[in-house]
Amino acid sequence: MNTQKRSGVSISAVERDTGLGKDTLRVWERRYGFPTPHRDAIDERLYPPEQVEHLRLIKRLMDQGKRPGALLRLPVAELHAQLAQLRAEKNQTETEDWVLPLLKRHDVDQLRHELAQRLARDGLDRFVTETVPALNRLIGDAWMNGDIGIFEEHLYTEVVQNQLRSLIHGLANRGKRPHVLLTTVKDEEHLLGLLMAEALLAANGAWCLSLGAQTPLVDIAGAARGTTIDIVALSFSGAYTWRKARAALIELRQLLPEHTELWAGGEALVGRGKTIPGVRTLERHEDIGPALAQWRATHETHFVKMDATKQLGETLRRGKK
Amino acid sequence: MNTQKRSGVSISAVERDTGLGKDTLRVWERRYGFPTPHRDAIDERLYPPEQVEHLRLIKRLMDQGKRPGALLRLPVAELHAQLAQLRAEKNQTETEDWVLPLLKRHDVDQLRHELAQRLARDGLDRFVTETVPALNRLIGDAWMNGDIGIFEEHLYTEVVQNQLRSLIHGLANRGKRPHVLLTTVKDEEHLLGLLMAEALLAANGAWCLSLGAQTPLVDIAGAARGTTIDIVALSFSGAYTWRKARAALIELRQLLPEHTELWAGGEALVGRGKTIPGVRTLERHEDIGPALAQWRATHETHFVKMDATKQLGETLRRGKK
DNA sequence: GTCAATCTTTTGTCCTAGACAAATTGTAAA
DNA sequence: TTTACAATTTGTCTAGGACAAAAGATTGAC
Repeated sequence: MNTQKRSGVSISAVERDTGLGKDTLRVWERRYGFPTPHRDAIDERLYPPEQVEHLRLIKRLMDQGKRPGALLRLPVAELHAQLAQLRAEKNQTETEDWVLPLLKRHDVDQLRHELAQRLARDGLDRFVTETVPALNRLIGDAWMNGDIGIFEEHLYTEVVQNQLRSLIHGLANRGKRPHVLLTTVKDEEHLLGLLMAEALLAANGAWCLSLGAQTPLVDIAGAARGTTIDIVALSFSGAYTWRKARAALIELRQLLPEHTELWAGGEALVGRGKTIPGVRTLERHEDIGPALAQWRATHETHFVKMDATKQLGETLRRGKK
Repeated sequence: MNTQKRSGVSISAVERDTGLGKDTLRVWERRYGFPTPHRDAIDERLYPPEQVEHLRLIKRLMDQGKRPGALLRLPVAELHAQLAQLRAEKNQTETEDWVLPLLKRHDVDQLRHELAQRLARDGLDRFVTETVPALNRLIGDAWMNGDIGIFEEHLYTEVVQNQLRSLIHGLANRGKRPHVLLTTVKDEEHLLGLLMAEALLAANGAWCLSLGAQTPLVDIAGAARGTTIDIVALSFSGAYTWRKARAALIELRQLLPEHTELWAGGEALVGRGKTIPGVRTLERHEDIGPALAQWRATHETHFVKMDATKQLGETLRRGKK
């Protein structure tokens, strides 16, 4: 009965957990000889946990720009070494080490308190552009190393999200321009990046409208069409591939009215030098402020020029909202 | 070259837009003869827009419980008729008809204002148990009816969720008992029900800890094990089937420590007379208050009497279910 | 030396058609 | 009415092969 009753997870579970497509997993197995899942009674792939972990490691490095062909021949130890080196290059001596003990102790109240304190001390801008990303990396690393479980990760996400939400709540810029529509596309359920963007936009005086996660493309376009939305902003986490993000952005760009700008940010987009026509890629959080300023500059002259013409009425109507 | 240069979208775009998997799309084509995408130069499927629309229609009816086999043989007109009929069956005279015009006008600020006003007028309890559910039904019907799009639905959800979150934020019951862990299981991404429950629990003096959506079962159990959690509360939306919910609850019950209670609520659970051993099913929001009171009563005596006889405590625990 | 154009390798996604289990529905017996 | 079993429906998995888009390497012009 238990002759090598090795357990494992299905290919769809691995796709969900690692962000690597089913096709990709199969083709890697064929080409590189890894992963090597065993099979269940009906010959379907069963990935042992350590291989899933291995795959996650590879994905992590790919997200940093490495290419799979080389990574797949390397042993786990070497992958860890590469990650360590990357971390060293970035030379981010993480000072936020207070968070892990609190998380492990499940001390939510204290966690909330500490976050609030840091927010008050550093100000919103620095909190969102530095503190939270630093914490995210810390948590990500800790999870990868097995220091914390999914429970602690959920917990952290929930607490930070709440902090950001209440922050945003106090920043409603009724009627101010530009009007920004925020959301994520299908299969992208990470809200944290979106909330961080929303906080920064709101802090810079934009009027934000968040649709939450996973709005279908046609509906985003429909929303932009019927409303006073100036900018559509999308967030892509590291779980999303650059290819997919690119495809979605190109398609959405075609669906959107020409006067609506399309901004995109998130881990999936950093590092590529490439630009997508008609899409503004914001690689770092710090870019949001300047981008907004630039939008305002462009559209101020636009408004001025229009003053002479009959479009003034429309401008006023839109501006009032 | 341009003999019928009909354009269309790729199979992955259709997957993203409709929520139907690639495999499913291909197997439908094979089995039922629909959809019938034409092919591009390299023989890949290109779906014309009207077929994508047709597919979305089918998906909508499937979400209402219809099965694909029948729907795929029906013409578009008939699908529309079915949607209309479903809407007619649900025909409830709702009094909250102020919300639809606001939504259609995308007047978010006014929507927020009206909600806040109703909350102040009716009080938290009535707001959560009556107003919000009534609005939910209204929105659901309007969506099925085609009166509003997914955009408006997201918008509504987002605004109400924000309202609830800021409400909960002001109700932190540090350290009070019971400690309730709230979350949803895998494949259940609707947060609204969870937030409504959290608001009511917090209003009744419970200390709540929300993990957001889709926590794996083992991690829920792990969380309950290492902490002071008294009750694990799960929410199942109407999109979830009763069978799946039941299976998940039974499995989770086995994973949880015996002294941790398991509560479950949501549309997926109402109407069935069935009970699940070891699980407290809360069919209506109004049940939350009494359930909490009962927990407190039991555990007060429990604490007192436990000193006398160990066995009594266990008897109480078991007898309650 | 720098930049652009071209060739080569890498890599992800799509293709076909068959198979099977999980979920649902239909039917018969208790 | 419920319970048990059989029939259907339905989604997801399998196999290699194929090809274009992206990335890396090489060449040529200035």
